[in-house]
Amino acid sequence: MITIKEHFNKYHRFLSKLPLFKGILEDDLTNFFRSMQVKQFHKGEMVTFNMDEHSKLYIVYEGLFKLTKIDEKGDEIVLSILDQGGVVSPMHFSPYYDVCAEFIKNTTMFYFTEKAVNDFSTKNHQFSINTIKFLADSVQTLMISAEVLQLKTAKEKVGWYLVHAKINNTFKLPYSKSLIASYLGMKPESFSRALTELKKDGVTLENKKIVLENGDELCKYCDKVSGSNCAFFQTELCIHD
Amino acid sequence: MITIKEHFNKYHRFLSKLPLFKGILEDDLTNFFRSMQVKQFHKGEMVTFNMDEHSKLYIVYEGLFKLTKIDEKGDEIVLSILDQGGVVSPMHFSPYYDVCAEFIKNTTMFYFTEKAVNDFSTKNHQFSINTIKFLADSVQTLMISAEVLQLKTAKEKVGWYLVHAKINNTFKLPYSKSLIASYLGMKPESFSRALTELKKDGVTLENKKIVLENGDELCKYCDKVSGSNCAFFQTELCIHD
DNA sequence: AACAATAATTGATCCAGATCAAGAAAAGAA
DNA sequence: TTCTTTTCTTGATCTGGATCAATTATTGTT
Repeated sequence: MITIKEHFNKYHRFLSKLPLFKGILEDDLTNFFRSMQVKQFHKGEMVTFNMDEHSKLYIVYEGLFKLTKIDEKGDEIVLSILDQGGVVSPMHFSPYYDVCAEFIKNTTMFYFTEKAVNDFSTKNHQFSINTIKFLADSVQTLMISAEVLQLKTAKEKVGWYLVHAKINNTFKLPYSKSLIASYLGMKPESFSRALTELKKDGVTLENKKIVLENGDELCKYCDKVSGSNCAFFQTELCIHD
Repeated sequence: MITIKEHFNKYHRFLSKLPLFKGILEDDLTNFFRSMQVKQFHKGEMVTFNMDEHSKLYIVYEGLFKLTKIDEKGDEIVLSILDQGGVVSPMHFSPYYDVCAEFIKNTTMFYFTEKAVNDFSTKNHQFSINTIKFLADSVQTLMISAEVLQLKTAKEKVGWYLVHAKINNTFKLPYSKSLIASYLGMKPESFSRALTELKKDGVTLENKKIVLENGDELCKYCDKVSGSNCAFFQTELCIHD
């Protein structure tokens, strides 16, 4: 039997490793984490993050879901895919803005109320800095997404995603193909066809593992920001100068 | 002859009215504004906001330009259109991320160095709050853009932009049609054709002024966030409940 | 007022990716 | 294992907006 305290310690260790809480004193964190609440969501569930009820800051402890916008026709765009460590902060949005969370796996989230977050921010400047960093990263990610979604062809989109996965997830596709396709703003059929195109260039998927003939086949799809995490960044093997 | 001091006072008055500096004591602002620097850009100029030189916070005093990303093929996406009061903060981005600023009019910008901004943020919590608000608004705007650009048809995009202009700019198109077209991710030809479609529904443009037959022709294109600034928001005349 | 230069419109054609449909493969469940 | 359900692939067809090309408006300049 695991006690509540043991649970709390486990959660605490998990949270304190997140970028949002980096560089903050143990004691300050412990205090803030006391206000933490837990919520479970089930696979298949769809929740609207509107302001009335969700003016909070959410952190994913485990699970998987996508943040989407759905229009009248039923078409959807995927704003982001969130799993362990992911952060959503509806508290920062307009009271009239809402997004839809579609849960792909059973998901456990921690949340803090707007008041608790703002109070902590007032008392702890490092937390304000981390919040600014988190939001700035979101801005940058959204700008890069806009670029990828609007400017790239189907093949380039998939190539871009694969090189991403190669660099950050060690050659493994983290999600199902259809989920990635929807994230890239394309249909599963087009994703599949793009993969056959890439196969001709020496890029194969073997059970979600990316297999390359020479090793540099995906480099041309790499953007500099995610590229900066690559082992070969700015060496003679890298396309980025 | 206008003295430097008079200039500074004029600039100071302008800056202190911006949301970014709301709720901050006069004295604190005066002190921070001392570190302000001014830079002019010319119509037609193109500048890459890369980190090496532009790790700063920029504020538009007057002029007009667009922030874009351009790919190898020469295709571009417009990330945002900036005029008086607009803020760009390359200092918050990754050192490997760069955007291109294309100046449409001669433009005067103020800027603060990353260090000055961070120091001010440390000393003044309200400025941190305002920075968080600014970035959160950027996130939300980008999410709404993503939705509009990916989900809407050409006609809907133009309708959405017009209803925007109707609510915020009192029935006036703020920029040229081609600029708006590129912001909406479409070609001027498609923009023009979308306008002819809208004309059939009673929406006419007379020298950049939006003229409506009944008055509610654009309501169906309205999103709730910009809709909340409409005079009829949540009355029986509004589609939003 | 006359003349660029730039912006906007209109028509004809094209194409990448969506849609529709059917089957194959993989993942879960019993 | 077998059966069911979901995911993925492949082929045929369709379509909205892009592209190309030619005028026509508008704006700014001398």
